[in-house]
Parts: sequence; structure tokens; C-alpha cells
Amino acid sequence: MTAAKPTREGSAHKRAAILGAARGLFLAEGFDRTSVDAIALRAGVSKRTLYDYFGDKQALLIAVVDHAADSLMAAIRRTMAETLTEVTDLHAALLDFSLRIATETFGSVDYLALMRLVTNESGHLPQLRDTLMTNAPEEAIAARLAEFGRQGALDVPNPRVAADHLVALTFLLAINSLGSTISADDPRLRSILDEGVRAFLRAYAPRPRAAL
Amino acid sequence: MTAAKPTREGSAHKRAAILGAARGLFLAEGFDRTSVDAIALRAGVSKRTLYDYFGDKQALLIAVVDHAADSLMAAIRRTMAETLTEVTDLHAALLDFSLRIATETFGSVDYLALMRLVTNESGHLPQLRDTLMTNAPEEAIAARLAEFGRQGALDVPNPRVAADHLVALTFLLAINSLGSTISADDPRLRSILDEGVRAFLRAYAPRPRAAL
DNA sequence: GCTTAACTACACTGCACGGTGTAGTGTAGA
DNA sequence: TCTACACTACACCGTGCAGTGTAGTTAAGC
Repeated sequence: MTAAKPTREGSAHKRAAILGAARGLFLAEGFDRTSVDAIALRAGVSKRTLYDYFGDKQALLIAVVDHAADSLMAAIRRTMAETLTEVTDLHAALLDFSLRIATETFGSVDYLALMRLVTNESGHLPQLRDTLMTNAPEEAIAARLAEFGRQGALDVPNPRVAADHLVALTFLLAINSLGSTISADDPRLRSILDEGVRAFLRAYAPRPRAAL
Repeated sequence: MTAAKPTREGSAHKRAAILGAARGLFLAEGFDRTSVDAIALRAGVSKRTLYDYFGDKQALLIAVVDHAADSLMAAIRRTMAETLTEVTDLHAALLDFSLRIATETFGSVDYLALMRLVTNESGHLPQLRDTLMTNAPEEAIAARLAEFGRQGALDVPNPRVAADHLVALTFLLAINSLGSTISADDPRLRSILDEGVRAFLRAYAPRPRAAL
């Protein structure tokens, strides 16, 4: 799924170093402001090797986003399995989930920052559009919300919309209010996520059928 | 409030032309990808004049954002006065408000796109931070929501949080789902705003005190 | 020791772009 | 007509940077 142009496909270690360096610099400086020389320097790799591995600065960006998407999906699946099993206290479960996803190693916040970067900074990369237009994270969350709906813990006639709303009330709002650099222990982050989850549950709490 | 470096302060018409051209190109291509020559060409002005007016590419960006913020605030105030007066049908009123703000001449969507651009593309402009960190739009909306709360039409213990949630469920979600280029008649936009307003009202509808 | 492959160091090209300096043009007022 | 001004057209500079070509180094396998 990854592997943009691994012309030589050398040691995975070097590949990871390059991806990590590129991700960090792209997030901190933006795509255009990040020079390939800086990435190579930070990765401890010669510029030539970088080009042999990825072929192109744009291809490197695609690889970074691809890798981030995979990481995020893995984190979501793992965290969901660990936090979103209980139906007893949905607020605690959803808040735990949001907090962990937001702050976990390369969580959704960095992912969203990358998305913004891609969407705004280079709005003309057909390859990227394909990669990131899958909305896999939202779909995964939607599936879980649908499950809660089936169990009667939520009222979600349209799970995908509900998932979008949950994401908007938590991650989207967090990254919009705070910058792209969010520290895990920032009290504002916890506050935003908490309020967001609260509002989400108020909007999607099961209500007596007669009320409508 | 505007006026970054109007070294010469010539005809307001030329100034507006430059601002408009810059805004359009910044939104379409991003800040770094937009050359000053392109802006001058599109504005029908010599590059030299552009520099005489604004002094600097960064100063031009600041002026653009400043102007956008002013426009948006004016639009919000005007539209709020025209749509958010009725308490009878809050859903219709809020949806109308959202739709008009989102699609109006330089609505919140473009504003948010500019914010993203600024935040991500050049994360090191102290001047810009000051300009856009006011959160004036959210504050204005919060004030109106508080008013609704006083009238018993909504249950908003914390108006500012409620305003953030409304914005997240509508504009933020819209710009995140659709690109920065949103046509006013895109049915998806209306759908997103409608669902967002619905969820917001479910979350902030007045509820019997006994229920909690 | 020899070959092969991965990699580095480094020089180099081409280009795009931000910003400046200036000569010249059109225009309005005295 | 002269002056002042706003503006254009254009040439120009410096620089940063993507991408390439290559000679040389290291290490592994034979």
C-alpha cells in the first residue's frame, strides 16, 4: 500500500528515518519551506540516497501521508478495541478514545495537520487525492457507532454522519483551536475533547421514540 | 485596522484589485506557490506598484487576512441581524444563517481556508497570530447563542463552547470534507450544514431540568 | 583479492522567484 | 510650459533549491 518509488528498497531502517525526518519537517515548516537537503541531513542520509529511495519530493510527501494514514488506522483499530468495548459509560469510553488517539504516537492531530498541508499547500496532486479521500478513519468510527446504535446505547440513524460529527467536535475543533503542535498534556486539549464528547452524546443519546 | 504598509496609499481601487488577486491566488495555489508576478498580472498592476503599496509578500498576506477577517465579521453581523432574530424555528434560522455565511461573498469557508493556509504554510508570523487569534466570529456567534439561551430557546451553559461546536459541526466540517473551493450550489454543502445544525440543536435543545 | 552493491560527499546545472533600481509615460494642477 | 506624481515596463541581482552525475568509500560474499 505504501512504497511510492523504492527504486532500490534498501534497509527499512533508512527508509523509516527518511520518512520520519520528512514528516517532522513537513509538519513544522510546511512542504515548500522544507528543503530536501534538510530532510536528508535530519535523517542522517545523503541526499542522493534519499532520491534513490523516493525519486521525488512529491513522491516523498505521498509516502509520508500514506504512512501516516496507515499508522493512524492501526492506532484507531487498536485503541478502539481497547476503549470502545464498554457500553456502560460511553462518555468515559469516548473521551478515553479521543484522548489516546489525539496524543498517541502520530495520532489524528498530526494526521489532520498533514491533510491540511496537502489540501492547501499543493492542491493539485491527483495521486494524493486518491490516497486521502478514502475517509477510512471516519468509516471505522462509523462502524463502531453503528454497533452502539444496534445495542441501543446511541441513536444513530446515519452512522457516517455521526462519525463526522464526532470527529468535528473533537479532533477537528482541537486542531483548529490549538495549533498543529499540540502537547499531550495541554489542559485545553482535554477540555476541548471532553466538551466535544459531551455535546456529541447529547446529540446522539437514545431518545424516546414518542418524543419525535 | 487594516493598512499594513501602504507606502503610497494610492487609489483604493488598485489596492482592492491587488488584495482580490492575491486572495484568489493564495487560496487556489497556496502562499509559497503564488508568485508576486502572478498577483500583479492578475490585478492588472505592475509588480513595482504592488511592492510600493504593500512592501512585502508577507505584508500582503497579512493585509489579505486582515481584510478577510473584517469582511467576514461584517457579513456575520449583517446576516445575523437578518436571520437569527426569530426564535420560533431555530433550525430554519440557523441553517439559513450557515448557508448564507458559507456562500456569501467571501464567507467563512474562504476565511477558514485562509486560516489554514496561514497556520500551516507559515507558522512563524507573529503579526498574523495577533490578527487571527481574536476569534471574533466565534465570540459574535456565542453572544447570539447566549441570547437564545436567555430566551429559553436553547440550553447553553457555556455560550463560547456552544459557538465553537456550531462552527465545528458546520463550517469546519464542510471545509474539511469538501475542498477549499466550495461552490454555493453544491448539494453536499447544504447537506452538511443541515445535518450539522440538526445535531447542534439536538445537543443544545432545552431539556427538562429533572432529566439530569 | 575481486566483484558487486549500497551509500556518501560533493560539485554542478537550471530555474524560479523575491525584491530593487530606473528610465520613461500619462496626467493634473499652477 | 513646468512640476509633481502615480504608475508601468523592464532589466537586473542574489539566492535558495530540486534534481543529477560521479568519483570514491565501505562492507559483504565469493
